[in-house]
Amino acid sequence: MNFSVSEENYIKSIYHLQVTHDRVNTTLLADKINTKAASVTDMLKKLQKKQLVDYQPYKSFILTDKGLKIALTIIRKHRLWEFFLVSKLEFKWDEVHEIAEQLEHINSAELITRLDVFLDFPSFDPHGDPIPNSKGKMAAIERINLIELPLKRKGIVSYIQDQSAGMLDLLKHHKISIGSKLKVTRKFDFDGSLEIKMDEFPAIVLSNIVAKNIYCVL
Amino acid sequence: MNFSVSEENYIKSIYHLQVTHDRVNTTLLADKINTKAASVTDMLKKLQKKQLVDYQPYKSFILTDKGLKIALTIIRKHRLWEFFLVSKLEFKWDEVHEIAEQLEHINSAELITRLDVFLDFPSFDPHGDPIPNSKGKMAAIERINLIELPLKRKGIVSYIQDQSAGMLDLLKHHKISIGSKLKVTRKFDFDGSLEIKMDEFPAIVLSNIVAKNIYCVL
DNA sequence: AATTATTTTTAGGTTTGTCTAAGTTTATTA
DNA sequence: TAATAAACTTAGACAAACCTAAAAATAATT
Repeated sequence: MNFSVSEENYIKSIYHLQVTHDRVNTTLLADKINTKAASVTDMLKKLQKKQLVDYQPYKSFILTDKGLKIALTIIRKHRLWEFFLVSKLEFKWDEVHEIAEQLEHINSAELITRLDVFLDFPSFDPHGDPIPNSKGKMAAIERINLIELPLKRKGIVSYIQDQSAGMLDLLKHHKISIGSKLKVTRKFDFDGSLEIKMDEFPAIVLSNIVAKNIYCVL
Repeated sequence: MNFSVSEENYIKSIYHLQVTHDRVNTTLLADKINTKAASVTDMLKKLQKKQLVDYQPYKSFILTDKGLKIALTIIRKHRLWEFFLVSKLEFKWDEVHEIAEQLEHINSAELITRLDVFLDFPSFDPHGDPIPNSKGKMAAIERINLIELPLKRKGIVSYIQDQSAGMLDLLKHHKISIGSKLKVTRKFDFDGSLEIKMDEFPAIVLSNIVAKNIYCVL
């Protein structure tokens, strides 16, 4: 079965919502994909008919197993392409999302199989998100919030939760990016801010809200 | 300006027709893209309004300079992606067209610039067609029909005109592909067939119609 | 030149995916 | 629990891209 770009975007968005929220409803999805509730209803009926989503009018909804499988292949494509763009074409990790949004809809299983081989079966994309394998399985990862990183313990930045322009700008200014090695040198209880130290750079202070959006692996 | 996939396919097809035919008309184009004359008319009006095509009802039509420029960027994308698929992902040259048909519509100038660098600025795609550079210029190439290749002169297969399944099947059987080195060992006037010899293979005879579809560089 | 055939356009309809406005259903709160 | 608010669906419209059938224009033939 083949799906339109619209259908694929809905499926993908439902997936992203249902793993972060415990109930996905019409307005939530409408907001996520910048459309109107009425359009969501239209599409839900269509996806329901194709048995991709469990949906009853006025109730929250969820992907079926079939829908889930498709969501994971789309996410696999998106993240493999992101890895390609960064590792081969030398894009920065925060420049690739838009392009990958287009590439994820290219329809060819063989292409993705070969791309995976070419990239040597990467497990994580440049944002630190796990790449589903050809069966839809993703590597688990122990990520710890910067707030919880013990003092003086070295961590490697592996994920940024809030990827808004403002946050990325701030990180850029501090020369923090995915892969940065750092340790927390002080914690200020008063406002929850942290002082961190990266090799070759002077120590800097991050506000609590910024620190909360940074995740590390040990 | 951005164009829909449909618009781009029309522009590209008009280009391919106008370089091989001296007048492009509605039915010719309709045949080429497997649609109906009425649909072509609809699209011509649309492209006319956007000043991409010179068109008057009941007359043949042609791309404007603006339309030509766009055609060349699409063809550039198509051929660069084909080169990528063959040189990096190890597809065969006759397996990449469909995928490139999709990839050519990915919209990102930066992506193509970087892809070009990554591939080291290739001049020809795996089918032997020249890749337009970022300004739309293509390398000229002296290609000689196999029929005209002098006896015992070594040629390198660089282009197959008829890329139908039947032709490709025949070439595969004879182990002939783009890049094959061969020489003509005999010409039979009676039916125009040729005997050719490739290193490590016994001599084979190609019918006139097959030979006419094979082009070589010296 | 008149007729016939071909090509092209117009008219009107379909599908996909979107929208606004209005009506229903569900949830909240006084 | 009755009234109000929020969420959701339905109804009806619109644009893009396609279609078929019929009309109009052009080309080919007798």
